[in-house]
Amino acid sequence: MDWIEGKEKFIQAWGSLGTEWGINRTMAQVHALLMIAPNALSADEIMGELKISRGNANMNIRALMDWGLVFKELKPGDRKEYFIGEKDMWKVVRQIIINRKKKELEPMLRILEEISNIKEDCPEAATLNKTVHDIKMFSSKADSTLDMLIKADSNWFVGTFMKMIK
Amino acid sequence: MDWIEGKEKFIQAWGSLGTEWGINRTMAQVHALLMIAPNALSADEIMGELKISRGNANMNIRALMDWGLVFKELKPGDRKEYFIGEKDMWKVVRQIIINRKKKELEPMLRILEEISNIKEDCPEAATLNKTVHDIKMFSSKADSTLDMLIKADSNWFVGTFMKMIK
DNA sequence: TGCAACTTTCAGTAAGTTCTGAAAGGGCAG
DNA sequence: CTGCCCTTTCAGAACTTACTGAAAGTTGCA
Repeated sequence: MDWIEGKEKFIQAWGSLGTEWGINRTMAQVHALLMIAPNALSADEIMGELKISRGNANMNIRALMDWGLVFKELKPGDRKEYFIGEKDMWKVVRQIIINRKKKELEPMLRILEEISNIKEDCPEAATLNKTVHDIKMFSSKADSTLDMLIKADSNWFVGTFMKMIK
Repeated sequence: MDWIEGKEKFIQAWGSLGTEWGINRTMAQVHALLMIAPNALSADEIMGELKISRGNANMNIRALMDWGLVFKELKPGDRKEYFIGEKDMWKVVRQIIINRKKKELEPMLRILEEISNIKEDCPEAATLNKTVHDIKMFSSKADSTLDMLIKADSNWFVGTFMKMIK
């Protein structure tokens, strides 16, 4: 396999993985392209590689910058903006965790908190209370586990986590 | 807050969480409803509660049974099928992990394997190789961590995992 | 075996999401 | 200040996904 074919497969794969995770296909593909590009690319280059419109490229690049996965790079004497992807996989994973946590776990915890003061005394209320309580337990554990991962550095992860598993 | 309002909020919340995770809204809502129902419900009851069509109810109930999160319950002398949700939150989490892992992580590992034998010698191939290698490392770690979680039981999780964190 | 009670399927429709392209915005060199 | 080059926005189009409801399928009782 030559690298062009590899690149295309990789972009495809990362795109479908994104879809499964509720991230839009194009955003994931732009991310894939920038991760494996040795140099910063311009909006036009990205549009060309992925065959997408200017508007689409722009929106997704900005979303990736919001996520902290892509950065602007300005070249002196060139008014174009270039974009470079975060290359450190640990940082990529961390940013993704941070963003998803904020978007999903935290709203969930807020709602569970609201629901958790039902004082009625019937089987329905009891089951609801128990379920809410259990989910709260799990999600706050997940929350702190993720906080820990976010703070940890890559070596810690590779070391401690692995030791625990085997 | 009375339990009817709580129930509705819970179903809503679980529904939107599902959406964020690439699970369709209705499937998540049926699941929510069955988790907090003290007794098994019939298809008609589910249709009524969630105001969805017979076909939609049927499809999503079966999807949940495939995921191992909902079970049929037959009542003697009644030809209707009743459905009961898994109530043990640890089992729910485990089933979700198993299903998502199968659907996402494993296909990804397969594709990475394919891409990882590019022998060219240029900066592009080098960056691609490094990225693929790093993702492979992360995802195989994630894979074994999840396997461990799947095998572990709830107490183990609560004990060991928590000790590790604090 | 016939029939009623229930479940499943699926074509067409609706809803939701993402993309395009043209127009507007912004800023810098001349 | 003007014109150019690039970026951003956004309304509508295209695409994708989910839902409905009616018809077909299944089951088991009389």
